[in-house]
Amino acid sequence: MFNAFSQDDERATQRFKSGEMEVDPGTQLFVEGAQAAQVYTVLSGLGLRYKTLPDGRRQVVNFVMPGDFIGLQAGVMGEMHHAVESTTKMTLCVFNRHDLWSLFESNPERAFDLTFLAAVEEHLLGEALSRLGQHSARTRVAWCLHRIHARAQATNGCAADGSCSFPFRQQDLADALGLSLVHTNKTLAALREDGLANWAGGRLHVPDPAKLAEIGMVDGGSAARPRPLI
Amino acid sequence: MFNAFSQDDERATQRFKSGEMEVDPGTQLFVEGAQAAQVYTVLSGLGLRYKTLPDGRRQVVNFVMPGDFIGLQAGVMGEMHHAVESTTKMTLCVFNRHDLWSLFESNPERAFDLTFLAAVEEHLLGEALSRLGQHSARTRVAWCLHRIHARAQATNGCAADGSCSFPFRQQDLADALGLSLVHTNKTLAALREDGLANWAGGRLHVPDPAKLAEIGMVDGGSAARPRPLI
DNA sequence: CGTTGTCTTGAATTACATCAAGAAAAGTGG
DNA sequence: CCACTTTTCTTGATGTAATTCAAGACAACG
Repeated sequence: MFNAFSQDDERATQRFKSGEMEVDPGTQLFVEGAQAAQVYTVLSGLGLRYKTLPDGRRQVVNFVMPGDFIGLQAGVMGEMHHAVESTTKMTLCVFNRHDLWSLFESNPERAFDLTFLAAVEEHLLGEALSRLGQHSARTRVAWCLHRIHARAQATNGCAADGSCSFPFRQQDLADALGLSLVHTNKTLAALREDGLANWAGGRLHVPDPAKLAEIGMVDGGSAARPRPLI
Repeated sequence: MFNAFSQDDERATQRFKSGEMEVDPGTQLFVEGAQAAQVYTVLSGLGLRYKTLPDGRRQVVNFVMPGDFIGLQAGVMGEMHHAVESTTKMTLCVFNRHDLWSLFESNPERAFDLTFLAAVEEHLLGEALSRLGQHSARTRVAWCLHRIHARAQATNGCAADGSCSFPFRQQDLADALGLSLVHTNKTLAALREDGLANWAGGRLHVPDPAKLAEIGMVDGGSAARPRPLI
């Protein structure tokens, strides 16, 4: 699902890259409101992007997956407006925030890709906003599980039986969808009962993705589209 | 509230600019899912960015104000994932989508600014997502009105009495906040009753912005920060 | 002066949150 | 390997914020 990577791209990225990093589960990669000297591309592992609200509640903005570029806000604005935390062990490609600017000067193609990724992110957030604003719990949960599954499939993250890894807690999903834990749990139970999606033990089974897409009101246009890799 | 505009910036933008355009209220500037040959910077007037859902509902993603750059998705991805419509008469600075790429090649500073704007947009959407996901109707409405007012103030859009223009319908606000029209109306009435915000006849009065910010749980960090102008 | 769009208000309904408590898992230390 | 604690998941009962339904009041407009 990623754009082809030419030799030039490869060389430019290598020059820009400052190293690799492996982090344990539960590591804070970015702290809300803090400066950050590095930005990353996720090579493997999963994580969460979230905002903490003044009253202590939490909004999960997105699930972080391999191929995602994280820290763009820190990169261009200097400061992050959401936190990023690893859920599993993660491998990251490390870049220096400072070098971002030289990337724009020396490699317009890669700079364009970065902007492209920002636009993709904006699109995903707009989609999420629509869900929270307009849809019922059942639709929201179905939509989110479908999205996770589709993304995993696009990156070969699915096992032979069509199941994929999704090692989060129900609380994380609840915080992503703006639902209470209890109601999320009951909705998941209902979807399982209906044979639409079975999420247990950190793995997500979707017997019939098309049927789940229908419940989740996923429009055809929002398929996981190819994107550049930085 | 905009970054200083050097002579070089000015020249580069002028070269990139393809013209100016004035549109009547109710004009569709971008159609959801369609290609677009032009992108714009708003010089004056107000509009709406929204997504239409398969079942006909509508999510207003943002209110479009002077200084906003619209069409970035079309610019880099080729296709818009939300619609943009003018609410008042608008004046727009027109750019050709095709020239965007040459901007990246020839003027990295402006390209960086574009990415900066994309990051700002992402930040705003994340904020909106948190509101829809975690807060009550009263808080949401207060937050939105506060944001509108703060933005107007930052761009000298406020009259001497501290009121600003906000020529939208209650339905638009309802669709932005994921609330029903009826409940939005009742919440507005309550805020008016409490002397926190008075929105009528297309104008918004906020006697005490600090008090409204408190109700809207606006954290200090999210003040309207300076941004580049393209 | 009817027609249409927006705003306003009251009453009935419901989807969801909150409260409460038990059942599995999953760590932790002896 | 087994008690013990802690975390996560599950289920039922109760409460409420917000939706939906319905209808009237304005205002703008041709």
